[in-house]
Amino acid sequence: MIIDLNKLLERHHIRKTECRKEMLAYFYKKKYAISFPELEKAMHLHDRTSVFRNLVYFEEMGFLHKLNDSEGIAKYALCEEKCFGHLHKDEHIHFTCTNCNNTFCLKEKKLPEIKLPKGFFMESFSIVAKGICLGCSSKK
Amino acid sequence: MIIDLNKLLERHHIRKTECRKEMLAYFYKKKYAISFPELEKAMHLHDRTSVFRNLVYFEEMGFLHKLNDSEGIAKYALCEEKCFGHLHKDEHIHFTCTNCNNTFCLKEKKLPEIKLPKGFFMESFSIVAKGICLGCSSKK
DNA sequence: AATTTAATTGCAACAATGTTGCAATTAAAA
DNA sequence: TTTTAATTGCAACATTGTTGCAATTAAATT
Repeated sequence: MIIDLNKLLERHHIRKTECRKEMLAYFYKKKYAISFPELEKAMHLHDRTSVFRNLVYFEEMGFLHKLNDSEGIAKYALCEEKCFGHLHKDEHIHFTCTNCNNTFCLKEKKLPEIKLPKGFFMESFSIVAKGICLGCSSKK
Repeated sequence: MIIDLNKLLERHHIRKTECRKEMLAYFYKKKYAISFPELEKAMHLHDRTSVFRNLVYFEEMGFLHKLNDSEGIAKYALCEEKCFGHLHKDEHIHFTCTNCNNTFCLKEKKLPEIKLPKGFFMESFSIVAKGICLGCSSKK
């Protein structure tokens, strides 16, 4: 799958800076959710402040969603098509692999129904599982 | 419900220091999960390092379990009876209230069954919901 | 009750993560 | 090419989490 990052930025009227293009390219290349420290190291040519601000900006624009992996580490992952603006529709389980330490969005499965006790009113919820991922379990 | 903290510490052969007694008393008083910053401020007579080390220690001893609230903030909550050592059996939903910002353990409800795609093997999972809690919804 | 000893504390120092203000730079509109 | 508004990089800082170590203290031992 080849995605034209220039088009993506243009469509949303976002300035195509080197920093942003590099960041998005990194997200499209990796198949897992990226932590700030990892991205910071990968974007060595750019200041960590700019990288961080763009993460937040991309999240607001609906390109990325923020999540916490099973260890509570904040990570960002590419959103699904149906997300726009801050109206995220990333309704899937996140899965952290205890072997490779990567966190994946499991879009294949529907979320279960969650029931709360009387008096509690739910706006949203998240599920983070941990264990061994497909990549690690298929390696001998 | 009155819990004899001295007995609790004795039973586990843990030294009854002022710091630890204050910390546990705070946990028994509050009905929600406590963040490190909150506890640090409440334990103003003791050094933050000691408070933090005891949090980790209590977690290892099976008194407290660590969780991340819906905003990813690390919090600690009292464990259920059946937890001992690091073999935590806190199988319940956590709920963060967007009004009072507190996080509760919802022990009343069973956890749903979680299904993963082929190739993913689950060791554990957590569910964090957010919305309005019982306390806030019952106030007009 | 005094002594011993091993656990615990407080302090200092630090690492990692997240955030702000602002002047200089740059993308893209005019 | 010029203008201008967004973006960047820098410095500085706040918060959260962590380590080493000497001083202190709980409780076991005499």
